[in-house]
Amino acid sequence: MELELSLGDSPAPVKATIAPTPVLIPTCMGDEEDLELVLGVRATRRDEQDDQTTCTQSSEEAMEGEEDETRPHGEAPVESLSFPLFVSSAETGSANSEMCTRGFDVNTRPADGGAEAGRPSSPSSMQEASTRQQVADQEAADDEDNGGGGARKKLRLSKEQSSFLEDSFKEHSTLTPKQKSDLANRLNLRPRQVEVWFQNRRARTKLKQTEVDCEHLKRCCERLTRENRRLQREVAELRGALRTTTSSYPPLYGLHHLPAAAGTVFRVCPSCEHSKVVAAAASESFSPRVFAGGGAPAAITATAAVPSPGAGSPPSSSAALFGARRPHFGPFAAAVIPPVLRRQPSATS
DNA sequence: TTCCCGCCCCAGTTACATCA
DNA sequence: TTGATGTAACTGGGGCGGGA
Repeated sequence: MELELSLGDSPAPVKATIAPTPVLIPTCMGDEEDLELVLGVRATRRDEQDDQTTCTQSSEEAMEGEEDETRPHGEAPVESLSFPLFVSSAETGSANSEMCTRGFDVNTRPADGGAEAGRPSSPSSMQEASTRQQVADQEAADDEDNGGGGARKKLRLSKEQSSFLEDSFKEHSTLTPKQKSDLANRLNLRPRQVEVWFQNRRARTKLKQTEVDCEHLKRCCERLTRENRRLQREVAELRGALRTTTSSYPPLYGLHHLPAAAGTVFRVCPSCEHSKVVAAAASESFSPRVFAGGGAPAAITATAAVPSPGAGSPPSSSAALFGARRPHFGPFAAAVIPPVLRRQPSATS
């Protein structure tokens, strides 16, 4: 299964297959916080249509839906729902009763069926066109009955309708025409209502995911800020320690600006004067021979001999330091950091 | 290949119902 | 009564597929 998370601003619809079951995105916040979110946005719509009905079938279903309009509202109870089969008859037994108690006849598919119910994807006959015209006329008449002033009614879906739509959304975040018509028939809603519900549901899911992502980024930012402050404190401490030790040790070129970790070895390239920090064995300890002068390896001598950066001028050249012969000790020379400069293992890390 | 049409989705918005 | 909130419904723009 594939899922491509989009936070919007996607220039083009992102195709992605969707898990048949709710996808749980463990958004780790770092603080033992596991957020659970059902995702289903941008599931492949057209890919799912490979097994859907043809346009002719859709038309037939539309016609069938129009036939359904003639039946009383109670003849398509929620009990007859079979998709997505999450709602048992017992659970939905109160659907109609709640409809009655809430008095939301407005939620049931109107007798005209609405224009959406009869909107075939490919009109194929004059009879169908005629039917659609009748539907449109009836809807227009109903609009006038509703006040005609353009005041749209706010329909509230019943608990059972919403839960069934939710279950369907978990199965498929997008609808094929067949699924839409099936849901509309079984929930006694207009296909347009089902379509709008899924659109709004996808928008809500996306909004929630955006909020979760924003919170995650905020926590990451706070964590990085704390880490940055801690590292800056360490740098300040190391610089202070370095200043206190420069009186007893010759200055190490390039070390004043570098925090040293435990067991760290600075390798200084004598030619380009670039320093490089490499990890050294933890057991490696400060060796007095580094600054002891006689007997010290040439590389260490050269490193210790370079002036401090505060002097404003890097070592003039190896030739100046060693005469005409440039000492050969490889591309980099190693200087072991004295123990006093070594950074203590951080308690936080 | 191009154009047109129908369909669908999305982002944004509006308007209504509900609740504190 | 009123403001906040949730959400159904609408609008406009754009992408995609199919047919002429």
